[in-house]
Amino acid sequence: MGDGDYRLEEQVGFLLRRAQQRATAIFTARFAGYGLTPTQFAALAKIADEGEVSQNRLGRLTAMDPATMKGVIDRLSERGLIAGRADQEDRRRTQWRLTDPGAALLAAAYGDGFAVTAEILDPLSPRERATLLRLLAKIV
Amino acid sequence: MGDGDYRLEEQVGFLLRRAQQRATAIFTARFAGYGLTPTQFAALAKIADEGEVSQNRLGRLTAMDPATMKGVIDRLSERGLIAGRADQEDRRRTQWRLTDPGAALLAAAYGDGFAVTAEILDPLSPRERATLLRLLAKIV
DNA sequence: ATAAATTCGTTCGTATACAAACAAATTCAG
DNA sequence: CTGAATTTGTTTGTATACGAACGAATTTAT
Repeated sequence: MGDGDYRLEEQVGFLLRRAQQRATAIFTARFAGYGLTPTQFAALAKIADEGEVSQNRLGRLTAMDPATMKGVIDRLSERGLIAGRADQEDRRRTQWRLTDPGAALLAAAYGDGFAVTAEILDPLSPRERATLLRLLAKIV
Repeated sequence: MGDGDYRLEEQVGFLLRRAQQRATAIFTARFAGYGLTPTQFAALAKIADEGEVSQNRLGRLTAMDPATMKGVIDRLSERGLIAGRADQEDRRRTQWRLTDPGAALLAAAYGDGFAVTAEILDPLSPRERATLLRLLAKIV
């Protein structure tokens, strides 16, 4: 295969990487006051959805592998936003839930979560936004 | 803002993160034999395009900040795939170029770069592929 | 010409991201 | 029922990713 043909800027992997960089930058700016990263916010939101959830299951729900999940859980736990309890039925598991401060922080932050999505999609028309979500869901 | 409304799976940021995870996994599998990461391959490809390029400029071309670029350059340099020389006109700069082994490795790898792109886009029709690239380029 | 601003590259710290190897607990299969 | 396979969570190591602060070199503005 020749060399002059490969245009980095047109490779979908490169575009995905850049798009995610912009998405993260927008999130970081909007969430600076909360001190939450995108993955931490995702974890909080999913714990809220589930009520109580084990670490590995939370990882599957938020697309984090166990090693990554551990770090995220540790930091949220150290900040007192979540709390864990040993599972009686399966002694390997820890079940995690939001603390009251965690629930309060999440409730305050949801609106900014929507704002982040809106800002990322701002360059697109409503129709294009729906198309992008549909195509991304297809290649995931 | 209520809580039941926020569906993580539909947020573009989350979809972008998952799409990039899949893209990286496909790249990693295909490039295992080369021992190159996506960013390392991007850096090699751009150095090849430019002939000779400074570290910060390469970072701009490949969407890496200076701190990230340093690590990538160091690893490629330690492997002998690139070589740097001090710039005479601007003594802050180092100009980087491919070594012969670097150029050979890159030449061998280009085809797999195309294959990675094809595999990432495999779930889409040709028309959808073009649309996705267009929309991603818009939100970058 | 010189002070101010910018650029280049480095370093430190924090946070994903994941491969690989592991122990402990649980589930599955014959 | 019991050995094999799987699951849960941990640890280590490597590689982005980027904010922040920094010194040195260069460019800009006055």
